[in-house]
Amino acid sequence: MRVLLTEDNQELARSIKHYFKDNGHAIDWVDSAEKAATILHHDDFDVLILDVNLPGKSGFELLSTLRSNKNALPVLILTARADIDDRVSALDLGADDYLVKPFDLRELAARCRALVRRERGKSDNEILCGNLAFNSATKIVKVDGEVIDMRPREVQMLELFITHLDRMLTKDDIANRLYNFDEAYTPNAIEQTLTRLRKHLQGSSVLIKTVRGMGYLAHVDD
Amino acid sequence: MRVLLTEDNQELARSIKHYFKDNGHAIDWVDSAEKAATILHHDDFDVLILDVNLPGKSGFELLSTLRSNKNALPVLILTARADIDDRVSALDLGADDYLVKPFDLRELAARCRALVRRERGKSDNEILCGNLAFNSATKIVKVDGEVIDMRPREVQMLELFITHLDRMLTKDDIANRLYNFDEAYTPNAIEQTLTRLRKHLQGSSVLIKTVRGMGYLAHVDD
DNA sequence: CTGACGCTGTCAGTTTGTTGTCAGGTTCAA
DNA sequence: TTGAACCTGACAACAAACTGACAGCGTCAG
Repeated sequence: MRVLLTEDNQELARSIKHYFKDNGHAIDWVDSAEKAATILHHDDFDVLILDVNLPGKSGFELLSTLRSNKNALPVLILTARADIDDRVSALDLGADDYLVKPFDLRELAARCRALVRRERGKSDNEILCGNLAFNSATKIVKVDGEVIDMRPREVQMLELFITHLDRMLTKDDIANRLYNFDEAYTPNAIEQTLTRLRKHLQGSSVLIKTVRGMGYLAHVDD
Repeated sequence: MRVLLTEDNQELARSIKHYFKDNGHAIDWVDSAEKAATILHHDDFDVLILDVNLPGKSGFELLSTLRSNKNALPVLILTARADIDDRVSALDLGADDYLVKPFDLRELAARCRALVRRERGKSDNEILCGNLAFNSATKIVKVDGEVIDMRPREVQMLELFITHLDRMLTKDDIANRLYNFDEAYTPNAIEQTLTRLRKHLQGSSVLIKTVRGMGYLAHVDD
């Protein structure tokens, strides 16, 4: 795990640094948002631990710059206040986690590990179909980077199609994946879900074709 | 992903079931090897999660029965012991993966996904006739790699011809294959379907010749 | 507990697509 | 040349699929 710590309190910074090093992680420390921004430019980290109250630019400012540059680096915010306001703005700005001082070093490390794990899972689980991205872990669907809001049923169906591109799926195939055998359904339920799914897929490069009398077939069409 | 879970520990089973459902998979649960065997007879699953210690027949017994019946269903074994012996026997009996309790649900799901992904690469029931490829599982027809869009009737007829290359087929042979005996048809229906099929086969190396007064004959002509 | 809301399946009416029939043309063998 | 067998364009019937409206159910906040 490679960590960048941005913290102006020397004492706190030193103990965090020690703790992470002792636990076999690589940790670099800077004491301002500006320095952090510079280092992030030419180095890759797994996670950024970011204090809010910094001399000069605040942690929030750095975070919002990162996110507007589409930088998806996991960020864990440290703050002295347990303010709801702070928490909300942190998460709104795209922080991945949040810790209030004082905290236990073990907890900080655990949360970092969780973020890294989550992040790794993400990249593993992202399936790309033209301009559509589907994350099988988070179930988030994006078209041209825009999140598409879908119902669970629609997502299930989309996942099935995406993992079976260019393969015929009969209604029965679909039903078997969407329903357990103790659940009743009519063919129409599938059609209805499909209608809703197709509506959401307008503008994406995933196309679900009907093969009348046989089933459905999804393919990517750039 | 369609999963069959065989696990006699109710609590564990319930949490696995929930986790998979929440993640958009269809999961069915049975609590004995016998029940699992029955269900596997008339239903298709993508993966079987199988506990070793079960009341009655053990998971190992079920696994070995499956494999001796040439059932290639991906199987993931769950066991309480980290014994080398257990591990070896599981893999020897044809398990595809192995997980020691207690485990993280996310890991279980990830391993199942991996198994399913691996399995999908395999299935290849493709029949090649010159530049024409027919997949008997998906019923997809390709000529020079291009998918040819056909109606079910035409596909049925093509399949019949392809599996009887260079063999005479009378109209009756064809009719018997395309229609159930309670369905009426006129010879002309077959001719019509044949016309449509031939249109689709233009450019392919499969040729259906008419043998006047007798029937039809398909052959590959490169 | 209650009301509001959101998800998802059902219903019903409409649209769309497939496939057999018909009718007229073409081919072929005697 | 003739007639039977075959081919094929047009059409219609029927079934499959689509979709808007609605209702049941579960969930959540107050």
